[in-house]
Amino acid sequence: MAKNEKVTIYDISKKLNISAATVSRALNNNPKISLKTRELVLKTAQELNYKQNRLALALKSGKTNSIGVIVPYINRNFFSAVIYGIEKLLAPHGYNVIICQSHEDANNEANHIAALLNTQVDGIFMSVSKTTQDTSHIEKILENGTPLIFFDRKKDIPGVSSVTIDDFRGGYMATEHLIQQGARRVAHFCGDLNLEIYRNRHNGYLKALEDYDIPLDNGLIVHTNSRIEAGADALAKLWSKKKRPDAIFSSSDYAALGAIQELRKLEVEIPDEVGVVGFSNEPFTKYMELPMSSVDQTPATMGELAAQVFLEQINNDQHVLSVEKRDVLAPELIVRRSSDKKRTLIGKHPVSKG
Amino acid sequence: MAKNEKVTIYDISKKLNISAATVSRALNNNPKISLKTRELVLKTAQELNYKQNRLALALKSGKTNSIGVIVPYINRNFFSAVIYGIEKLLAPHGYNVIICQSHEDANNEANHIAALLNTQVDGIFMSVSKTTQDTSHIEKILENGTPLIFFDRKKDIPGVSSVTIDDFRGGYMATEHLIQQGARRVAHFCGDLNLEIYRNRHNGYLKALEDYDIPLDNGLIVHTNSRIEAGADALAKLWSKKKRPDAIFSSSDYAALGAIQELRKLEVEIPDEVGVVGFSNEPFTKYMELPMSSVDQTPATMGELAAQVFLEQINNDQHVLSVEKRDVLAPELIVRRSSDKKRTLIGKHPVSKG
DNA sequence: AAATTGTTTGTAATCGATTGCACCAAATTA
DNA sequence: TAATTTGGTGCAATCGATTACAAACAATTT
Repeated sequence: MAKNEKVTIYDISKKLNISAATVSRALNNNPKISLKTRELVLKTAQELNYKQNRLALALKSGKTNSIGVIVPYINRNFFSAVIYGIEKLLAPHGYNVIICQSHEDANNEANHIAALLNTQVDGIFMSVSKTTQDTSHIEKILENGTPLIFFDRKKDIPGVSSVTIDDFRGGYMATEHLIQQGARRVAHFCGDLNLEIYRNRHNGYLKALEDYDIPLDNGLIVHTNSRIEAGADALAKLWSKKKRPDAIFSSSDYAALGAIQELRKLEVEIPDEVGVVGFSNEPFTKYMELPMSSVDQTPATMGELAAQVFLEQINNDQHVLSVEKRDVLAPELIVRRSSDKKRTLIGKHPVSKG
Repeated sequence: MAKNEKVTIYDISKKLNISAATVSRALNNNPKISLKTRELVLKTAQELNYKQNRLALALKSGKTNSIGVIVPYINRNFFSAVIYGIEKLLAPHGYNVIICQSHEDANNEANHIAALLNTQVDGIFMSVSKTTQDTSHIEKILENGTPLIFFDRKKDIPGVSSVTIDDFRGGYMATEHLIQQGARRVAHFCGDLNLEIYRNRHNGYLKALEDYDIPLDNGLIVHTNSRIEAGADALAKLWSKKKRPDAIFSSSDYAALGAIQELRKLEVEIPDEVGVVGFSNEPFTKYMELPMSSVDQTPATMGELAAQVFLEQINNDQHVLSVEKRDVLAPELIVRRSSDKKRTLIGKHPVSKG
């Protein structure tokens, strides 16, 4: 019970007058050990409160039983939910999860990767930062022979598995919903096109307009980041034009929130005059006084799936990392008051949850 | 460059025809090594792309250069901000941060502690879960000789350092502010009294009433957890009584949000009829259409301070853990529209930020 | 030139667990 | 009874880095 009284297999072996090798084998259920010895060892191990030293094991085996997760921020509900999914699946397998935040900075990302590789994690899960252009720091993971799994925000690197949602479909559903609500001039808050997810949402938006024979007005597409202020600015820009929108599909919940705040200042009726749909289904969208429609990315599922992909990958022939998998989940459109005119007008309206 | 081509000090020693000991000393700037040898080793190490194996080092030294942080949830802004503070200070010292979520469950907490001790982290930072009564699992950390630092939510265990805010003062300031805004019937949403932080906020509330000669009405104190629904329920309960409150000090931002939503449904004017102040200054409180007053806990500072305490502790005589420190930070009252009647009435009004 | 000091390097043990190989005793077969 | 198989253990190397101690060599003093 005293401090630092670390019990090793040698302590057990001395007490029982057998070799440490035998103790090790007994503890690992090696079949070549007699039942009596095994039981004796197990009993003694319990008595002495033996705990396997993971460092020694790690040094010997090269496996640390810990994995790294790199996300832009941990306090975005989306990312924390993914992390939860990963933890949930991996904890029962004895993995420790090391979480790193890039703060959307490619340099931080590179530093974290270096630290994780140095720690010799057994795998890395990541959602790349917005500022990441060059991917050489990411490729170091592969050069190191460490399994890598992208989730949500990925880069196209051959041999790397990824779990994402169908952002194209998400963008399409959101836009279609607004059109079905009667909108004819749907604006789009477009995220950084450097990231695939925003490109796909944007393309979904374009396709929906096309399918519903709505002419594209490039003036309705505003490039923003996902901050509240950016959304407010974007709305101001749209409002300063002669031809204003009658709906907004924002690729970010935060930007959508900024727009809603601005619209209310301008005393514009939501959703009657302008319908709004965000993306991510952050909890606040539900709790707003005017609850916001959004596209849910099923982050917990994404995390669990990513963890599964990892487990499959390391259970395969150790070094055949070429088992590239690309899971694409279906997004869910959650319709709330910011875009639902059912009380006021219009016939057919789709999904309604949350 | 190829996979798994791990370079060790032996590779360097072979290439230079010197012993591994010399290489090790050269790399560690041991003064007993000649300049030429040192430079040669350093140069060769670079050429071969040598990376120190942290596992071997950890096994030898018993230090893993990683620390564990246990929080109830990572997606509460307060906790993620503390974590950021810890990371910021510790990363330059080469520490990896392993983050665990207890989900307010004492069992999870115990499991995470066991896992962290097994990983042989160099220290543990924790904010205890609401359901934690028995502290025997926490004391295991001390028995293990591992430094432990509480932040925000602590248990009174001798020899354990802690960094908290002055919750009493926070509760006092919030209540005083409401009184100065003209309130005479201040309700209190009281958190789980099992936790010191909620007891202190509660006591601060009581003291402010006393100091301002406002009679205590126990009917105005409602016990809630920190969920939105709980706040809504609490308000409904208060509203069903004959004597309703004219202000609410909630020990949780989430419960305060629930109350505000309910008040708006009832078409009660905020802050004119009922002023509301929350606690934590979660970001949403600022972005609400009716921005909420709250008490800021300066979480980033808290994290940095906790990290500093840790560094001091391990730099002291290794095993004198008795350097117990108790840092108490000052909370900040952030006044926003949910409680600020300055437009409408009343004279003196205090701090106003955010 | 011999003795002394000081600088630089090597040898080998250590941290704790795992595992290929060798070995011995008991059980089986010839 | 001798030869062979089998089950159960021990020996010793290994993972990579650190470090007391010893040894070798150079520089200095007498």
